[in-house]
This record gives sequence, C-alpha cells and structure tokens, in this order.
Amino acid sequence: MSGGVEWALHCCVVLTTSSRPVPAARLAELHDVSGSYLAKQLQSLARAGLIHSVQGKSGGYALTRAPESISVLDVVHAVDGPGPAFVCTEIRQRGPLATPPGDCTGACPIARAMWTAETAWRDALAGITIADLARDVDADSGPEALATVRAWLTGDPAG
Amino acid sequence: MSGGVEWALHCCVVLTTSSRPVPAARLAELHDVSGSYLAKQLQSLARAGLIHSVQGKSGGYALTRAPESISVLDVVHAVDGPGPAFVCTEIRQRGPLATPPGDCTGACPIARAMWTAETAWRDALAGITIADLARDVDADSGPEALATVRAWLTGDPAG
DNA sequence: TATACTCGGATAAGAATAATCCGAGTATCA
DNA sequence: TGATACTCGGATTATTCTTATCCGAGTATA
Repeated sequence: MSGGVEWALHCCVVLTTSSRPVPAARLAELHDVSGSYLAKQLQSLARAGLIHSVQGKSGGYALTRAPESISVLDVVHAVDGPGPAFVCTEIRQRGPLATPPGDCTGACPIARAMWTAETAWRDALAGITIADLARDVDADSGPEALATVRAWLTGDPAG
Repeated sequence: MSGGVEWALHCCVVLTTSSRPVPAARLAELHDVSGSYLAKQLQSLARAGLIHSVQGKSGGYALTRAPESISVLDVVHAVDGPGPAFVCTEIRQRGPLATPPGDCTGACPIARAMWTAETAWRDALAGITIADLARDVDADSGPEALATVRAWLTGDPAG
C-alpha cells in the first residue's frame, strides 16, 4: 500500500472543515509534507471526482460531495488504483502438468481465497466515510481541534 | 502484495501430496517459474517453520505441520512479512498545528480505520487452510489432478 | 572416502514508488 | 480593460522495493 493513501485521507478530513477551496501548498504545509508530491495525490483524487480543483488566485481544492457520501474505499481506489492487490498469473496453466484451459472455467482456488479476503477488506473500508473519520477526530482531540484547522486553512497566509 | 505469495501457496498445496522431501528445482519446473527466485520464497517459508528443508542427495522441502493447521495467513506472513500494509507516519504530530504527544494516547482515527479493514482481511485468510485449498483443487479439477502431481513430484527425474 | 546432489545467503537487474520541476490557465486588482 | 500573481496539471528524475541470479556450505549416498 502506497504511503500517499495516508496523506490523501488526512487531506479529505481537513477539507471537511472548509467550504472554500484550499491550495495544495497550504495542505502540504499543514501536514509538513512535500508539496510537490502531495499535488500528485490530490490530482488522483480530482481525477476520481472526489475533490474538484479551482484555478486562479483564490483557487485550490474542495470536496465535491458531502463527507458522508465519500467512503475510505473511494480514496484508496483513487490513489492506489482499483485493481486487486493479489494478481493471479494462472500458474495452473503453466509447466508440464498444466491444467487444460477448458478446465479453467472460473478462478483457481488460491485466487478465490485471496480475493475473498480482499472483498472483506474492501467492505470494511466501504463502510467508513470521511464524515465518520472527522467525527472520530472530534471525539479524540475535542471539537476545537478541527475548528483550529479550519481557521488556519482559511486564515491569513502570514499565519 | 508481492507475487511470491502466489508461488508459495501453490507450492504448499502440491507439497500436501508428497510426504517425501521435494527439491526446489522440481517445484520450479512444475510451475515453470524461476528456480533461483522460488528458492527465496521457500527459504522464507522454512524460516517461518511452515516447511523444513532436508539437505543431501535425496533432500528437498516438506511441510512441517499438517495441511489443516497451516492457514493461508501463515503463508502470507511468512513471505510478505507480518507487518501491516498501512503504516501510520503520525502526520497529526507534524506541522504547525501538530497534536501534542500527550493527546496521542491511541492510534489516530485514520490508522484505526485502515487497521480494522486489515484485521477483516487477516481474519478471512486465517480461516482458510492449505487443506481447504487442496480440497478445492480436487473439487475443481477432479481427484486425479493432484494424484498426477504426486506421481510427477516423486517420480523419475527423466520425467 | 569420494561424490553428487541439496539448501543457504550474498550479489546484480528491473520495476514501482516517491519526489521534483516547469509550463498552462484563471480570478484578482489596479 | 489589461497586467499580474497565484493556482493547478502533466512530464521528468531520484530512490526504494521487488524480482532475478549466482556461487559457496553442508549432507546423505554409493
């Protein structure tokens, strides 16, 4: 799993505090990460339609949908791609004892087992929304935490 | 997820057919994969205690435990390592609005969400054993499939 | 006792990730 | 209305991890 997922999730959570677009550079400064690279993750989120970009002087990124309708799985798929983590190379069809292609109607038992587990993983991620995460942050650090973030994000660049 | 997991699982399944040690080179030929690299995965399995190596002229690898007591999760952990796929870099403790370390008693909500999903994934893999996979192969390809593999593995090197 | 076969760890090549840069476009402000 | 300053966007490079390979240590065999 690429580390960009963590950054993307944190960005989505803090974006729930601001209805105005937030520049990528400001998000990078808030999290103390490379702005040049965070831009890449934000572009992935934008391509997936989770956030939308606003160009121009007071532009930036803002959530496209309500936080309740953005699942953690949506973010993971946007950043890491929707493909399965386990890729079956059809080993059973290779070697001297290869299974005839006619007998390979479905996926091989090993791939089925791995994909079943991945489905459980995806179902768990699909059941958690960005709104849930924001609520958990409130529960952990108190409501003033995200309020402070909101003020910092929308405040004066001199900070 | 590294591709070696697929090879390791296939090797464990075919090893259920033979009580005698099977050389790594023979397993590689059966699956038509790089013998030099498959050796690396088998060594990982041996270090984890899932298989044991026998040196000498008629040596090779054999399962250490009964197939019913080796879970798919055991194999994945042996090859890919037991660490979590999602690593939390404690972003909340960085930047101008860093959360004080005193407030960070537990994992942050984002890490909790990701790790909950990983637990679901591990639970699914822990519930499937190598014996289950071998039974599924029988169901898919018929009992003669693994019997043929057994004969080929233990048979004359001339093939 | 010599031999041939086995595993085991240390060593290079390749791919994917992580990080960076500069050009295209738009709302702002004079 | 026009110049400007700030924004995003894709193409380019460095680094880490995975993949692949090789040769040396050890043991049952004959």
